[in-house]
Amino acid sequence: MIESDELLSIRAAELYYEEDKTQDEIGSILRLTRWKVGRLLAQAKTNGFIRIEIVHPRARRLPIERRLREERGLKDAIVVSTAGITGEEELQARTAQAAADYLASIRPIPRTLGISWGRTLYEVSEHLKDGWSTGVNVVQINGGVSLNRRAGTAATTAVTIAQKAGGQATLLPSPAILERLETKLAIEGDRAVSAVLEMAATANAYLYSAGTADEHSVLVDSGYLTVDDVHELVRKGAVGDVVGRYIDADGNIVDPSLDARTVGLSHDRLRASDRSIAVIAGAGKHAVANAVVRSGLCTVLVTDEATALSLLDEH
Amino acid sequence: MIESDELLSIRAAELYYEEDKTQDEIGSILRLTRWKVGRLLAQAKTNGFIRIEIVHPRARRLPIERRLREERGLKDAIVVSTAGITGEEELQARTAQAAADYLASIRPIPRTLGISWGRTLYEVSEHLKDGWSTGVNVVQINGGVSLNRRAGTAATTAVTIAQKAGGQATLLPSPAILERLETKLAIEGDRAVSAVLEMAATANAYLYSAGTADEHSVLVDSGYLTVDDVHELVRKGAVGDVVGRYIDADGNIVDPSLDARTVGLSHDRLRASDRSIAVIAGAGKHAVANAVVRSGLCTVLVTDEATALSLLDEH
DNA sequence: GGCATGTTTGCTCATATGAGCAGGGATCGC
DNA sequence: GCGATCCCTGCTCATATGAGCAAACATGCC
Repeated sequence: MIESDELLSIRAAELYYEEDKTQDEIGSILRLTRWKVGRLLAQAKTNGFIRIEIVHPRARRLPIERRLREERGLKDAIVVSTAGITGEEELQARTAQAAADYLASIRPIPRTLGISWGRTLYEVSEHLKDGWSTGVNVVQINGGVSLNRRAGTAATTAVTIAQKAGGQATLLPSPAILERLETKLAIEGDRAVSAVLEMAATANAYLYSAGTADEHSVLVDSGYLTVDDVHELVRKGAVGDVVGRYIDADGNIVDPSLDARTVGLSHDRLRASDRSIAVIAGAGKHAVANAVVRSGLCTVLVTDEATALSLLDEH
Repeated sequence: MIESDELLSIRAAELYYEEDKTQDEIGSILRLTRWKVGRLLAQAKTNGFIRIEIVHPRARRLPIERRLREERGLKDAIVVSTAGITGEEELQARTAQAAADYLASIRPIPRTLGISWGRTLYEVSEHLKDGWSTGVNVVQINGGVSLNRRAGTAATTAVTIAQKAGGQATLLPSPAILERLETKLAIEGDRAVSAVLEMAATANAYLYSAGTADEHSVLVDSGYLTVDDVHELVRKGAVGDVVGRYIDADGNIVDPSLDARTVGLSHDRLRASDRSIAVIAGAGKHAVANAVVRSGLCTVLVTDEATALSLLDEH
């Protein structure tokens, strides 16, 4: 009966889902009462034989989002579906789109939005549609100009987001990491920088991504760190960086002296915000994502299905 | 509107299929009437955004079966799902299982069943359950003993099928292909052989598979043909063999002189039967399957989803 | 601008489906 | 062998859903 019921439930499911028969019709085909058919169908669902997928670039995974909220204590979670995905690129695009959608939907509308920079943020800015909001000012929360190869995109990101919302962009005119602590303190003391940092500290919401701790990190690409520096950080437990600061699996700063030379919003300030949105997607970022969530760096996470599932596993 | 409706339909689908909300509830969440929600859901289905799969080794694809019946004129078609499949092996197992199920279900129960031999048929015999029928006699419809490495399984197949149905197995005591036509005619003249062939010709139903025309063909493995022989057959248009006889894409005998030396039921006799069941699955067998169906060699086809779809494409 | 056409909307009504319950039957322990 | 228990079955009833339709709306054409 255990066996035959399972088989029957599959036959019923075929007729119900593929042939669009009513449970009554199925009943007469399989010589069962329609209640029995209903139960077989319910059983097939319970046993996981029926897989329903929403195949669309904008599709999300609500049940996973809910679990992230409940089990990982997030205020909100956006999980994009990976159904029908073709490559890492598309995954990034979907996630960026979802982040843009989310950003446009938050109420109350933040007057000031603090953002980091990087490929992810740039993509988010591109996916925002013109007029996504009204009068949102954007401020950079970590340094990065000049030394950085991607200086252009860092500035463009902030300007694009602000422009599309009809607001102003404020850039942080400072390198991400200084070689000497004194220089860092000096630059922080400069009015042009301190004013921006102050503005960043009082932003209503934050939007940022995280980087991996490996040779492909943006901070290596940008020339702030050498590959050896990163290896050393990894040895000390680094899993990735958030707004230029490297953290370990528990979210703690890995190298305090390096951190002291890093210009930008502190993680404590980020943790104090009730609207800090992290956008982290991709197979390589599971570890950072976990650290970010575990240590409460973000209240909202925008990510992909695979990363989300890993977060629920780790837990 | 085109855009936003599509997005809305995805949001509605998420709530409906993943969160088990009622259309009414979704209406109040998305600020729509429940009728609008119903329409969005219908739209999402029509657009193919909702993919429902039945994931189970015994799952079949009824809509494809129907199309095979309608578009390719089959009396019946059994198409096993490839959802969640891990390898060629599992595909063969599923198809064999389906063939066994079908065999057990046909009414009226055939008094005599003619079968071929080979890996596929062997697997079908293994998947049949004891007592699958009552008093079905089994007769081999093509030669193959002695020369054949798998002689054992050929006999075992017939005996197993018969035994499990409480019937008798009759083996065809002849090689598949003779080197000289005279020998073939002589052996056919022998009472022990002709009696079996006669029985085969009057069977109520047939169950057979088909082989590919390449170096891995069973007839090569068995030593009846050399690799060069097969290459030559392919050059002449062979796509595969059915009960030891090679056919081209239209189902015609490729090499009449070879065919004349082949012992077993003729294709014409097979075509005359109203219950000839072909079991053909696997990526390599799309071409033979098409030839078999096109030329009316079978009235019933048991196959896998991918092969079935190729049959519908070719058409 | 005004009319005709086609599309979308909100509805009524018929139907399909799921929850919950009482009775019947199998199963288990003693 | 007998009773108690559990599970399964078939039901009633409430709810969810889809078909079909008329009104409202947009659209294009003169």
